[in-house]
Amino acid sequence: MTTEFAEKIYSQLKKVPKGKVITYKALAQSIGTKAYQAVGTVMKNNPYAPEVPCHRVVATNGTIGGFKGKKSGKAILEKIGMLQKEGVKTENGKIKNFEKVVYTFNSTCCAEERT
DNA sequence: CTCGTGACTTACG
DNA sequence: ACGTAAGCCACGA
Repeated sequence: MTTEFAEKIYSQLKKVPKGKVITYKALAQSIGTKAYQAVGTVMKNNPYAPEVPCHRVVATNGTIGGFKGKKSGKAILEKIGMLQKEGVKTENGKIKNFEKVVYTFNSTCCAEERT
């Protein structure tokens, strides 16, 4: 079971196409909340693991955020690896071409996904 | 219900 | 640029 709040996040996050990322800020705002931190909190639950690629979510400044080898869990590190596989390259725990891979619900949708 | 923590962000020093 | 402080909301005990 999940909370409505979480479901909103998951719903939006699932909209993010492959090879792209989204910031907690944009994600939080998209669901109509200012609790950026709460976003990350529900991410931990992530009951929709493959459907909700939490690793695809990054900090507002383009950094990976807490995914790094801090203490959150090495499992997250694995996600980062696969994130790069999808096309989102990273450098020193930060997104490369962040502006190119960043995704927003207000901008063009799946620009690269559509042929 | 109250307290504590958090995968966050913004601002000030 | 880095560190500390305050604000925000949700979840766990």
